[in-house]
Amino acid sequence: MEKKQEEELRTELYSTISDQMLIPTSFSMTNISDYSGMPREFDQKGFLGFFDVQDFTSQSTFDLLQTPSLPPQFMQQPLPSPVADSAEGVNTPVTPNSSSFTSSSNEAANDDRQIKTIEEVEQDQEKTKKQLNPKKKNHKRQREPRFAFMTKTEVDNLDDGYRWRKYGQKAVKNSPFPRSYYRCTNASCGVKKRVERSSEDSSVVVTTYEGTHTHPCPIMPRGSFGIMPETTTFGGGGGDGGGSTSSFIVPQMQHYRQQQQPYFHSLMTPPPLMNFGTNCNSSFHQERTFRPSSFTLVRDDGLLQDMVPSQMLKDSKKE
DNA sequence: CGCGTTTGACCTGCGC
DNA sequence: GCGCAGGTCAAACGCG
Repeated sequence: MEKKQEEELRTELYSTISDQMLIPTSFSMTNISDYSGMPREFDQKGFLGFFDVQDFTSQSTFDLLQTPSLPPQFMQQPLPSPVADSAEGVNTPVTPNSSSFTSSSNEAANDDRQIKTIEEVEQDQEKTKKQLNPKKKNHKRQREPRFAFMTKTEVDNLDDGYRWRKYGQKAVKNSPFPRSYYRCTNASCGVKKRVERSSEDSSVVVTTYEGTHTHPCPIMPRGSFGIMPETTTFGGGGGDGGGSTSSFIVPQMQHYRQQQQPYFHSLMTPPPLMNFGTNCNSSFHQERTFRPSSFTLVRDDGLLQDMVPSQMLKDSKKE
């Protein structure tokens, strides 16, 4: 019964993956002791890591974001795996199941992974929707692209440098924790974010951004990141990480589709304690901040460039 | 007084 | 059409 519901939910979620996956200009974290949430899927052909989380429920968001398709080290505290991919037969989830990934070394596994382009994903979604909701209208109300991530932190409302005004709070079904709704206080900026705690792990906060800021960050960085060396605490294998306020920048990827797709998995092995700087003008720092540098494994001659299409980087520099 | 939060009411989309 | 749940509004309130 419950499983069936979960399955259905998952199916629904898989089917809602957007064709526009957008990452907010930047965001930061305060007192984060861990970072457990990152893109669910990055592969060579399709950047599927960040999800359009429209219509997600708290539970589902949580599940999706901790998808086992991420490298094992991604999760410091492995959470129960999502229900078996029984929905696969129906809608072919974008993400391969965990076993296919963990059965071999990360890289090898990655190579073996099922790869889908956004277009393929869309086709799957179409199929899925037709199968699941044959009567359903095909068009959905257009919404701002969304991007969700999870953080393991005691702080609900992460400091990302922008100013937010809370405009609502709602109880979430099947969750003891309410969901808070925030809007950017800048009048001309319609960015919103939702913050909620995972019902499964109360230490995990799921933050969902919707839209992109149309203005510079009102709060300047506290030193960090502009000067953050590549080898900073960002991973440093358990370094002593220390700052209480931190941030990291995510490349502003707009209209990802049709762009060179990045190779991003394994990029974000969560450090014991993140210590990012704060900077809202991501265009300048995006590479450095997101770079896995200290994050294990990946050198920048790989992922970041792959992750951020060159075209995009050019664009961002123009601005 | 300005700004942000709280909270109940209301709106909207969706499934049955 | 109805009910449910998510999302938003806006008045009241609190705080510096």
